[in-house]
Amino acid sequence: MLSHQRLNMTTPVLTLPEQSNIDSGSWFSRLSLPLRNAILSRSMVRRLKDGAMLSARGAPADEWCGVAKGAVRVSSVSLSGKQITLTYVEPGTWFGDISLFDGLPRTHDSNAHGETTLLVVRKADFKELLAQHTELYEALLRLNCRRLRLMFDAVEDLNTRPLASRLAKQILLLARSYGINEGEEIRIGLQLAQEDLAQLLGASRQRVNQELKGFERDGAVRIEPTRLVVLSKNKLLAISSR
Amino acid sequence: MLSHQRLNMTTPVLTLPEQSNIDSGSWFSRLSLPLRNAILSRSMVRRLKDGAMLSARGAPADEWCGVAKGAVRVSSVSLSGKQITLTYVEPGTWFGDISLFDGLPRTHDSNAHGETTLLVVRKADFKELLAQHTELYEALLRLNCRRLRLMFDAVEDLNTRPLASRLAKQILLLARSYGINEGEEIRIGLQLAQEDLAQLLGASRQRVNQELKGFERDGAVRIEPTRLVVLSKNKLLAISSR
DNA sequence: AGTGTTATGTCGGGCGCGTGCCAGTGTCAG
DNA sequence: CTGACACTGGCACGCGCCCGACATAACACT
Repeated sequence: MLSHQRLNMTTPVLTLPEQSNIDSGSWFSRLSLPLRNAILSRSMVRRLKDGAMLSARGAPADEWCGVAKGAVRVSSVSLSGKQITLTYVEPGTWFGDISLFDGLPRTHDSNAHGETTLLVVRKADFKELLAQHTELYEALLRLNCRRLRLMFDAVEDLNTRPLASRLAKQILLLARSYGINEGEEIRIGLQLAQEDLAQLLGASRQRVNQELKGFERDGAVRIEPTRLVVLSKNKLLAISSR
Repeated sequence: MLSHQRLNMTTPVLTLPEQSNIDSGSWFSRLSLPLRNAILSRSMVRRLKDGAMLSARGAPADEWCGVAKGAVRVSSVSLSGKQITLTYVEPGTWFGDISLFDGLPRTHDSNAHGETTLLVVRKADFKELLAQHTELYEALLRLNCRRLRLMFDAVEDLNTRPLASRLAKQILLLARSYGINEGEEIRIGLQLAQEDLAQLLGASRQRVNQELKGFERDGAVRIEPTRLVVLSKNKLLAISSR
């Protein structure tokens, strides 16, 4: 085990842009310097190919991860076989702590989406970090409060909003997290087929396509294969609040 | 502050069954004795009439509450005016800590459901408890992990399960939380009209009624005004897993 | 060029669920 | 007793969304 860990310590380090993604994460960057260093010193780098499975729902959990590059799709398949995606974890954000903390099995499947690189902290190290840094408790609590608020929102939206509204809102979120400015336009820097979008919304691909075409007619977005370009945030905002 | 606190100490205390509800809560009962006492010594008793509003979504938060008797309905109204209920907080469980902790506004409206009595801890005291008991951080983290898992489940169910399945599952949950054994039967000890059930599921009252009648024909439940009696957990289980 | 793969675009049928409406029943106050 | 009220029961209609099927375009591999 130790040799394994030492091996990891000597894994190739993060590239500069990867390091910058980690450092500027909205949660991570608010930690104290000592804690940040403690986390980094216990984490190893792992690089994954597109689609590589990280862990499966129901599996025991042994790792806490931060995304340095790429994205991680967090999803699950229902008994009926339908795939639904909870979220795409963007660079700079950490995940996997829930199972690690409460000791219960993983809640979701997780896969690399595109070439992605992770910082990985093993369970024992995670526990030690907690033991040595009370600050981490507070920070994780804060993180979970955010997640809970997001989930509250998601449930309410599912219960009350029509698909068009939820889709517009989701696109705005994606633009915020992955948006790349190109003049007036904002390209979503995450390759998502309409099928992927549908799973993120719990809807069918056909329906999503139909709404997207509607948005395009309104001049709110432009559709390119596996890409989406936001033309007007305001129009999307208007749609999302209906 | 101190005088205020002293005042609270002299508020009429909990009745014996109320005290027992608090003591046997699955979360609270796992805390260390010193922490439990610290919480109790800083909490005041508040008794509410049926329907009394505790706080509204968007309002600043100043209190952490534990239910000693009755129940608290946690709900929200969408822009379209539709009411949806997140949950009924049962005796022995604590809520309201999210807003208290992250300083953001309340996520939901909360109302007393039936005559209910609460233990209330004010924000300043809550913060002091946190500062003095690292254990509380860990406990709250554990609590939020549970909530998150519940929310994950709720989202997945909303996305994949038909109404009948979700309704059966919800009834089983209610039976677990509020069930009163009466021979073979289990009466749900929480007065819920079908309208209330519908809001809990994000469905219409008529649909819920329709499914309930179906359950009754199957011999899974018996319907009484504002009450529900579970006749066969197994039949409900079977329905819920479809 | 030929073929398979992946993604988008569209149509028609059908079901689940919401909405509006009205009727029946039990309960409580006056 | 009587009316008001809250809750349940049931029906007709329509919309939103799913599903299956098929067509087309872009691209990769050989």
